[in-house]
Amino acid sequence: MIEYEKYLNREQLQVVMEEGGPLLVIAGAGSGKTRTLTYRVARLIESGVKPERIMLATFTNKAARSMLARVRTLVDADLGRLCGGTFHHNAHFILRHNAQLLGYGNNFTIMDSEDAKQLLADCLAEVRTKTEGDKFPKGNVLGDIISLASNRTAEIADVLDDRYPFFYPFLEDIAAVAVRYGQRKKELNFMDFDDLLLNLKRLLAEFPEVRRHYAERFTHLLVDEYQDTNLLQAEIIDLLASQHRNLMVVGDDSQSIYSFRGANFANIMQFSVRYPDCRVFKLETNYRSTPEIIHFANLSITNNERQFQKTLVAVRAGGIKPVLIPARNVFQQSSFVAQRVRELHASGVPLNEIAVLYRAHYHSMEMQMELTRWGLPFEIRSGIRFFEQAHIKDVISYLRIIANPEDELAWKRVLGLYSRIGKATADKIWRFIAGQADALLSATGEEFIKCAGKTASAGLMSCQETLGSLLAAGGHKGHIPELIQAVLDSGYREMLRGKYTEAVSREDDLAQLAAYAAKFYSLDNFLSELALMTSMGEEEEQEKGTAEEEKIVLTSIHQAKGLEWTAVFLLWCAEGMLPLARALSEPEGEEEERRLFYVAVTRAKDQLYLCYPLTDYSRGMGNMTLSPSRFIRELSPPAGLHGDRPYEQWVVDEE
DNA sequence: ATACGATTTTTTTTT
DNA sequence: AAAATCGTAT
Repeated sequence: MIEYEKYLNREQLQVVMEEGGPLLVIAGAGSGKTRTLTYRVARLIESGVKPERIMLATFTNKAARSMLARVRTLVDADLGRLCGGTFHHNAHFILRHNAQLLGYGNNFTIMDSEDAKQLLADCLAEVRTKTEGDKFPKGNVLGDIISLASNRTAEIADVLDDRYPFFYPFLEDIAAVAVRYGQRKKELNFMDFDDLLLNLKRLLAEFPEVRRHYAERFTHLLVDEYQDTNLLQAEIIDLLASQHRNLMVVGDDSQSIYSFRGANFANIMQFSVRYPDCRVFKLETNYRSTPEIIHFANLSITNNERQFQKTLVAVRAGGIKPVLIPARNVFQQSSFVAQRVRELHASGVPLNEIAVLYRAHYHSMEMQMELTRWGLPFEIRSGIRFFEQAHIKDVISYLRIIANPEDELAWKRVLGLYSRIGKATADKIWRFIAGQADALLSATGEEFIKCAGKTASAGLMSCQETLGSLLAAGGHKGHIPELIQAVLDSGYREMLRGKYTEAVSREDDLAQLAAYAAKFYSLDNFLSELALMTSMGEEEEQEKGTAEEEKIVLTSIHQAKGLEWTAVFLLWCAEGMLPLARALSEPEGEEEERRLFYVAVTRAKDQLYLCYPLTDYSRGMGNMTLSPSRFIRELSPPAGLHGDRPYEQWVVDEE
């Protein structure tokens, strides 16, 4: 038996021990939210609930992995059938068994955002043949609009009205593209991220026997980061919980930072309206940060109107106040950070206990250069995801063809790699392939070489060669690392070297991919999981963490959620950058930006440095003067009162 | 008509 | 830094 009293405080213990029914837990930053959830899962299992009857929905794969790993250390049970993962992951799991009910094949392919953007662009070209007004939304914006409509279960017109009023005149065409996009996906047997949720909801809503089956199966549902769920996700959870009503949602309204993805603040604010019999708990004891940092954070968030009343209480001993550092320019900002990092390191703070946070990826450029110059090792956790890099997607596309020769998108990507084959030619070749009975077999024949005229034939020959060596390596049933090796050996390596200056590091990536892929049972299994993964599995990260030296972490604030470091540097705390100018134009934009600031601040355990450059040079605007972020200015006491500011200010020396 | 290189523009955040 | 657009050569 676990000695719960020993490891949990009173607030946490109550949540862990509470019987079923709807439960809402408002858990402040650093209040042991993850700990509480893990112990509750362990408690449920200990009191006889079978793991397969529990669903744990988390926001990231990493959160799910780490929670389940911790549960495993607490109870001795096989968690293999516990349904734990992101909403998308869990939806994927259920849809694999039921997709044919909705008119999909069970072997549907999941598109990542890159694939989706590509297909959307094709649809756009179909709908708008003549390019009149050039104000029409482009690929990713168009995708955002359509995606937002799905996630909010709203019409495109509503989304345009609310967020993109300037695109309203194009409503008809946008809707037409959306329809065409939907058709194409269906034809191709593809689902994008939104379809996973959308289709799961349809499945549960329209097929009572399916709903009954799953609602019966999951006697206990636990949802993490509830403040970041969207309407669609909330509806899915409600459907799944409809039978047993043992639903526990955990979240912190002050950390809701995903409204751009349709996250609906109202879900958590109105949970007690949807479930009038729910019991509400608050975790307000913060174990992470010094009282100075907590005071600063509390003070900041009170500027938001819409929130649950709560005040974090710090239990740690006092430390130093957060520090504001105005720097002359970007370069001084980054050299200050590097300098301070070195001092901290010298005084015994390990590098992996130091993080540099920022609002947008491109804010980290100068910092990366500076750290490189100082020889300080760092790791970037923002930017393009591993599996979305061009070279990874190229190789994956070959594998996709082998696994499913009807995969139009994969074919077109692969064909486009060869010289003298562009969009038009690839289209022609695809029509040839699609017309054949056996797509893969046809690609081995002579007709394949000739199907697009003379100019393309050299490229097609080497394509044929690569596909041939893939088949020789076992094809569909082959060992995945060998397949990847076969792609590299039959010409792709040369292609890489010709295309990129850093080809060697890209080859390393592919070697890493091969090592990772070795862990999967089958090619199909590997490929269908791929789109939902952002980084490699935890083992990989573990190995990295121990085998290599300690590293400073550079990350966007969004990705820092849930993590903590001894010292945190927050860059670009200036108007227009931390409340990001673009974000302020969104409805409720300022409050969301302030929550983002709150998340960043509460990542720090002991030391918090808020930096901003006084001047910035940008190509469009020339030299600009920046003022400190409103989130800092609003914390200053009225004029004349000094000494009571929740932060101190440093002046940086000239070099 | 197509492919490809040069030029210009544009960067929020993520499953 | 990457993508979209433009212009030129095939």
